[in-house]
Amino acid sequence: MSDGGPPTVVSIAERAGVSIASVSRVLNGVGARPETVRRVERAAAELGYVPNAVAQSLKGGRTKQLTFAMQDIGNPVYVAMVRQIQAVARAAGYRLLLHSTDAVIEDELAVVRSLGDRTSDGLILCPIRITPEHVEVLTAAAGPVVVIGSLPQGVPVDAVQADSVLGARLAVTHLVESGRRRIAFVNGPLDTVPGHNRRQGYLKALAEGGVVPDPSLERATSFGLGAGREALHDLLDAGTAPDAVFCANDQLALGAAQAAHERGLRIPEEMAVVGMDDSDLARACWPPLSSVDLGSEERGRTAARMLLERLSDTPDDRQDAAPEPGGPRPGAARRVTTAPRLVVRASSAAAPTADATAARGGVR
Amino acid sequence: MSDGGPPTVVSIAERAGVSIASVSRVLNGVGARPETVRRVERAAAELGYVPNAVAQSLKGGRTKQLTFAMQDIGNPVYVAMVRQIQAVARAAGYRLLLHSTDAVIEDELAVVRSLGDRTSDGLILCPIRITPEHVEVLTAAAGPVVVIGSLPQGVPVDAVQADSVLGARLAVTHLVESGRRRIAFVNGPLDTVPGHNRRQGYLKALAEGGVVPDPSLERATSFGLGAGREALHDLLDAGTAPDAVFCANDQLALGAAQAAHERGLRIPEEMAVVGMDDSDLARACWPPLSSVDLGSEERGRTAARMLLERLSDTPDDRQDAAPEPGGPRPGAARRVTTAPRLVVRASSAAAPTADATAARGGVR
DNA sequence: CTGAAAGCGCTAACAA
DNA sequence: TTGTTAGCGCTTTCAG
Repeated sequence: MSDGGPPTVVSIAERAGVSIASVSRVLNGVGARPETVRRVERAAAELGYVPNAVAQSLKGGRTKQLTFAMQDIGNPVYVAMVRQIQAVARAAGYRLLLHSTDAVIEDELAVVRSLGDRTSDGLILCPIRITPEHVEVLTAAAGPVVVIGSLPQGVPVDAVQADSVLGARLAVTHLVESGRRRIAFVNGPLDTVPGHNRRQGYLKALAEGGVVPDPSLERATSFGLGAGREALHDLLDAGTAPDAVFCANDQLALGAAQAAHERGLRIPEEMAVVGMDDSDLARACWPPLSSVDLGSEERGRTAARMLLERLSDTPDDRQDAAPEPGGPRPGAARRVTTAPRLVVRASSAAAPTADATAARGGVR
Repeated sequence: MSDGGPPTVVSIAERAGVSIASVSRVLNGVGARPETVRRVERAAAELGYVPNAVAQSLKGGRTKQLTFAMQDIGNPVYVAMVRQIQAVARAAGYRLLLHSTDAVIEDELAVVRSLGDRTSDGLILCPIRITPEHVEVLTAAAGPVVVIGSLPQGVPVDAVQADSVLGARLAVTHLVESGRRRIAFVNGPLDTVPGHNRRQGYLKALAEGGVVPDPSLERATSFGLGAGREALHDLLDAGTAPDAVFCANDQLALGAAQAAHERGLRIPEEMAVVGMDDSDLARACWPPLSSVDLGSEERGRTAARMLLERLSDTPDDRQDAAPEPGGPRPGAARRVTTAPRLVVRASSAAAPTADATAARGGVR
């Protein structure tokens, strides 16, 4: 009997009157007599056969699935990455598995470990912090991993990172050069890699521009949307009188811009605003937000490609003399850095000295 | 020999000096002698064993994976859904597979068909159009599907839909009641379900408010960001002199708001703007955008829950007298509709007759 | 309580 | 060219 569940090679073989091996061959385009091909294809079509990918995976050792793990898909930066990764993956015949870790360290580690369950062939991980455990787990990963973010030298894992020090420097230098002097900095948590680096860039640019840094102009909170608004209100309430605010990402910048609007401050005349990431938000808001493109899309694309390369480097079997299971044995770990690019828009266009004589700031 | 690849039940069995059956039992918490448990657990730990999920799936017939397919993860509405779905899925021990179909019909259909490859246990599909092929494919789906969107009565598939007719009506009624009379409508494509329905709501609200509809105030383009800006510029260039614009989603609305700003029109005094979806964008921009919450998050959550219910209804085997393979046999297809909710913010707060005497529109 | 063995659906030797 | 058969790693009878 054949029925009782979805069609399989067996049902097709019965119906076509051939062996399951012939079915498999025909289905995989291996040589067969035309007559056999015809009968198998016919039977498969009639039965509405779809190969069981799980069985194929068990046999082949590859699932044709990739995993992308980040903290929160709500952040536009990750959305941009997901898009690129998904595009690259699908073009190579891979599906994409998504993991939101909510920045819970334990979840991040679990995702790396879960490479061992062979559910996906490789992992793109976007951690916001790198702990010693991260290094440990990444080093022992059961399959190829590409990290989007900074990684210490020793770790034998590919990484694609943004140069956010330079990025922040570009933004702040731009503000200094357009005559701003009291440049506030609304940052995310300082104990994160991006938080730390962006601050370095900020300070460096101030130094280069001959502006004495004023600690009271700095705020470190979270990377979320509401934080920017609160931070700028706080800065204004504290009487720090900034004439510009540089924010560690676009979400913070939009929040800051809102606060400025609420205080009746004109952007950019009385308050210039510059964000980071150059997400869709920057283009969509008013006035359009100057921002530093840190190459989120490029990093996503590159990470996906690097991962696929690793996967094709590992032919099929893993029983040869590999010192450790999985991992990027062939060739040392690569470190790629994408170049930041400042995008100046209306939110920082005008010079502050013009003192409000400028028109409505129309752009069209 | 045991080595040559990742640890398996066999390697553990060898090391612990028991049979693979005992290993499996211990690992699954089935009864065993304390001594056996100890030895197996020790061996597993020493080997760093992680069960092969693919093999488990092949055996059990379930992958513990769910698929979510929408057109473009770049749209904030889908991001909101993904978040909810992911949360519900992970809580139930399921992983989430993501598919961007780019609104290509053929891809959408392929995703439904690919349920047959047993890669995921169920599918949440967010189609923007329903063609006869959709109906056909959905009816013959190899596993449970929940559609987010409208579905004809006959189709034996669960669906969670928004009441966008009512939603649009709420928005436009709000504009009429605040004294607007020349209410433009920037819509997406008319041959999509959302496009069609939102227009119905728009027209209905006008009729109820005693406003004669002016076809020259309508624009149907795409749902993308740039389209809204162009559409409003176009409306203004055409001399249609709208005093408000209702947009079929927030992205369009932000575009329209930009155009208004570019023309030096004050929002809301000279031009009220209302969007739809109440995405993060609405809260993030300036002035904050009035919008209709169509319950994207709720729909995502509900869809995920319904799918999980279907999955638990199907015990484990599928060889009983099911007329068709898979599909929602137990219990008829359900149709759930989420209620829309108008969120009034600054972009439509002031009355038009006040004629610009209002302050800067500060909110704080 | 434990071990031997069957089998999930598929691919790939190996023979014929 | 085709069929037979042996697994991929796991769970689950079925005996012992």
